[in-house]
Amino acid sequence: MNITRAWEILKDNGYKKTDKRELILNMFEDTDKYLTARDLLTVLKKDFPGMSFDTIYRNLSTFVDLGILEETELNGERNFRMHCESEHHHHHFICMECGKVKEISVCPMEMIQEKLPDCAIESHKFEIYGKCQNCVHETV
Amino acid sequence: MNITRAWEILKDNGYKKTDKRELILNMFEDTDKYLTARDLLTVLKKDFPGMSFDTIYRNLSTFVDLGILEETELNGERNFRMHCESEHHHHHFICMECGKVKEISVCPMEMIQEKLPDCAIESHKFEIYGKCQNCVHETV
DNA sequence: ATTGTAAATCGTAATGATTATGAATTAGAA
DNA sequence: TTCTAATTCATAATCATTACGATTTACAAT
Repeated sequence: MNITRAWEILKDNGYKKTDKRELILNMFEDTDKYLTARDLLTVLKKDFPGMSFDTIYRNLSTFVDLGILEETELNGERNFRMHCESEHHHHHFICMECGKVKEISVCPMEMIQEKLPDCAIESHKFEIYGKCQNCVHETV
Repeated sequence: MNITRAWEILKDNGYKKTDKRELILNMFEDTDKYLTARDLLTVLKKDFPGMSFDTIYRNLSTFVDLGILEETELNGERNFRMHCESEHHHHHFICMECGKVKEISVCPMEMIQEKLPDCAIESHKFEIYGKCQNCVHETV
């Protein structure tokens, strides 16, 4: 997902273009990591001291609802990142050191459905945590 | 994991036998669902009005540390259940209706490691959510 | 059985993330 | 330029979790 597409979606759904939304979206464009509301607040407060909790949280939820961002829960906190472009279903490897994310195309769900013949599977979470190439070589 | 084994582990690690711990463990013995701290508190407060937050949370953490309970995060809350007996690695299907849990022996991690040759995989979360046999037939 | 002491509990307060509210401001259309 | 709904600001409320000091309790040693 790129910024241009994000604004299209917002406009199509009747959302206005504001400088706060622009700041938030820019932070996600610049990185492929998951960010928390606190991450955003800490950075954006420097340039925009008036930035409030409400603005961050409300917009993050809006962006997720519109499919601009995707979220996952890590250590009890909501984490956000740009929604992946890939049209095919996939999962993520998340580096716990630097926060970078890699797409993994393997998904075990076909195998799983036949193991649970009478269950209605509604969703699943499959995430792998560890250290990426760069971080695994660092001397901590 | 049964209660007897749980007490053994506690004793071996120098923890005392208290009526509060007994109440908590009994609640887990009676069910195969994940329970939150609030679930425990709500039930136990009836018979034991003095039961405090601290007691519940501290003991839950102790039990997890000792491998008596296992936990996962659902909807931003810590959920606990008896640690599975199964000695082999497995994952869970969790019914979002009644909370029951099924073991799933399939694990896709062997496939995954070769897709991430230079990464140090430290852990993974693979959970499937939906409705179990019983709940899928209920008219909501 | 009694006592001593570390562990556990109680009652409550603090913390941290998230959500909600009401007044003031602003984007964008008329 | 003006109007109005959307957005933001500032702050408070909520919810889960963790922490603290005083009191109580389990249990081992006497």
